[in-house]
Amino acid sequence: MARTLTRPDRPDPPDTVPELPEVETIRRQLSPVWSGRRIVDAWTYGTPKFAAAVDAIGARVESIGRRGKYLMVELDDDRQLVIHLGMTGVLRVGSGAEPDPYLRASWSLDNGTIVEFQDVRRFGRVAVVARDDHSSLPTLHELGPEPLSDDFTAASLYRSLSASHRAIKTQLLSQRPVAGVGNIYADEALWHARVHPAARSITRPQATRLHTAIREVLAAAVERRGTTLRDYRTFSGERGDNQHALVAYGQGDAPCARCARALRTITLDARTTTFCATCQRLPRERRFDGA
DNA sequence: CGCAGCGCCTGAAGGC
DNA sequence: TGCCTTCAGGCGCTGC
Repeated sequence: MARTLTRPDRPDPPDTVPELPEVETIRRQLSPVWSGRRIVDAWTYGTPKFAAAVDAIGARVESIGRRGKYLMVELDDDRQLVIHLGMTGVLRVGSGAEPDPYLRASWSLDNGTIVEFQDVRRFGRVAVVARDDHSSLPTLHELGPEPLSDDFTAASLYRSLSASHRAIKTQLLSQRPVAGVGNIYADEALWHARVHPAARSITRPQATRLHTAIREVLAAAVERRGTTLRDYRTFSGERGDNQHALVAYGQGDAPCARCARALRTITLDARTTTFCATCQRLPRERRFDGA
């Protein structure tokens, strides 16, 4: 059965990992359900990564924010309930229907609503921390600027990327130059900016293009409520629409939308990476021969 | 200290 | 038919 895949000769795509647009879409829908409500009870599946869910019992939720891919549930006792969805995490209103073997945590609110956290592969995580004390969550602690805020500039991106000689895409996935970019939107932004994912240095014009591309790709994906390749659903259970806008991720061997030559898929630092070898050139002095 | 490498985890799919 | 292997991937941790 063909799902939303554009390549019928390939197997189903992997689980869609919630990146910034998906988490932001969930946040917008979750916020009116949870904000203002007191957490009167909670349940957790018995592993340390989700155990902190019960620490939020008794607190009232003031608002729900987001930093990168992290949901920040602001509690009225100067603490934050931090939720990371990992790869397969889903938040939803509990239906109380069939028992779900993949339920990892749930929170009961003072109006009877139950917020459930399902995560098949348990790559997600829950933490309750003192407000803005993220020392127990290294990636959040070191998280780069929000891409759609004024803190994220072409200059800041250039500076950050120039401080390391790791591959540009690897740096983007580290969450330090900018928050919230994962494998899908990294491939998309690099394609739009015509920057080679394995380049180990970047020019100012490239950084400026990449800065613009990251913002435009993410903003457009938020408008489309995220990318649903397979499993991702919004909080209200709908699919996103951004999968139809993808030009690089998952499009290996398809013609480049800019030059019509076949896109290439490589493995870069253990991440599937699709790009156009014609449009996305390496700097001449550091040509990657792949040998 | 930076970063490469690995482990976590499970469903899907291919090989035999 | 069914068992075994491989793959996907964000992030935390270890150790060089």
